[in-house]
Amino acid sequence: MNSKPLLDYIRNHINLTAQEETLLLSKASNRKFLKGQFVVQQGDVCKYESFVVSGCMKTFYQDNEGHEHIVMFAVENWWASDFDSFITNTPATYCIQCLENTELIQFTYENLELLYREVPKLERLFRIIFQRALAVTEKRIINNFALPSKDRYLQFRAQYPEIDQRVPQYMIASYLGITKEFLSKIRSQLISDQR
Amino acid sequence: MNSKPLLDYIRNHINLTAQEETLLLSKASNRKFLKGQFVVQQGDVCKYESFVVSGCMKTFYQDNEGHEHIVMFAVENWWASDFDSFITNTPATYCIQCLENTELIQFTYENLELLYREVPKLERLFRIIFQRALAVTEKRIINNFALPSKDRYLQFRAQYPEIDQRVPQYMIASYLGITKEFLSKIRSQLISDQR
DNA sequence: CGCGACGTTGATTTGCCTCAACGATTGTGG
DNA sequence: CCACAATCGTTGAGGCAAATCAACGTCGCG
Repeated sequence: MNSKPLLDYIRNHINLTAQEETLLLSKASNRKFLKGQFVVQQGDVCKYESFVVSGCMKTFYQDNEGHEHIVMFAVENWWASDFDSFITNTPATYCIQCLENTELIQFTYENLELLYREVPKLERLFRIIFQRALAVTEKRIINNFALPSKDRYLQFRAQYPEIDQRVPQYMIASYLGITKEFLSKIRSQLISDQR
Repeated sequence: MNSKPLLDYIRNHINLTAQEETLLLSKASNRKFLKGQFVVQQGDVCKYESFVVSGCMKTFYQDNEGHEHIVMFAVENWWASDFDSFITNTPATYCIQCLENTELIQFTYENLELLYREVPKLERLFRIIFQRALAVTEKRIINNFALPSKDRYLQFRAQYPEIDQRVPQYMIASYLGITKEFLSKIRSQLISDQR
């Protein structure tokens, strides 16, 4: 298992002893997925909190008309899970699917709770992660209301240039809450603006 | 200071010893605000994480055209803060304003960090709070994309009936991301549907 | 080569916004 | 105790951003 990315990531936030790191890794499992495979299926219980070692995934909701709504992308050093399903052990409302071949390090609920008990600093790590994610997500709601689609797209590109390169346009449109056709029109307008 | 609501709230999530509860309260401060007063002003640093003992507040963003976009309401037993400002000690992007006379229990960053160190269980408490809030906020984004305004309003009313009663309609419209005029039209349509 | 996945472009429609005018209710000072 | 101003909600006319639908272009790949 290539655990270096995870340990580096954690070291950016908290300091673990060698024993604690060993314990952490002993409670983690490693899994590789091919492009297109599902890590979580809508309706199943989400059994893991997953750290992306390499690759890229999307978390999305499929509505009654079968339309996909992308909640988030997860690339290297991001966490992904249907948290609600994960905590409450209920069927997931989201799907998580790999957009590339992807390697994950995963934690079950039981192992994570055990780790929280043994290494309270991890509670801190995730407190910080969730706190930040909440701030970002709240801002996204406000931007969706306050900014026109064009501006949101520009902001997305500025904030996540790698993701803009890596994933198909129609998925970015979905993340922004607009149709692929409209994003295409925005882009062609941006090109003509440039002149 | 009426600390019972806070202690009850905390007891629902974790168990503190009497000493820990005493320490917690010794690091908290109590403040009362009148209807209309600002707890946080856009541009100032948000110095506190606030627990609502009684009353009601709104957190909102004011855009360049001066329009308000409501991020959340906070009634009894809710937390409110501009978390990003609070953690990073930078100017707040949101305002928090009282919609009624409101009593708060507040924690500064320094005191909260001290408490986290002394009582790691609190780290757990907030980890859980943020994790849940994140799940709710993500779902709100998806609903904004997937549901028409009418359905979002119905869902809001079902989820937060007390808030629907307590705050003016135009603020609910703002929370839902629509204009007050349009919400009014939705409501009159709902009444005629009923027949 | 031909098929599937992705992107583009145009015509039409629609959900919601803007603006403007008009109640209804509340509260407050003369 | 009334007058009058805020504050909040309603209604209607007109407009626009973005959706829908449909057709077509392009590239990579089995």
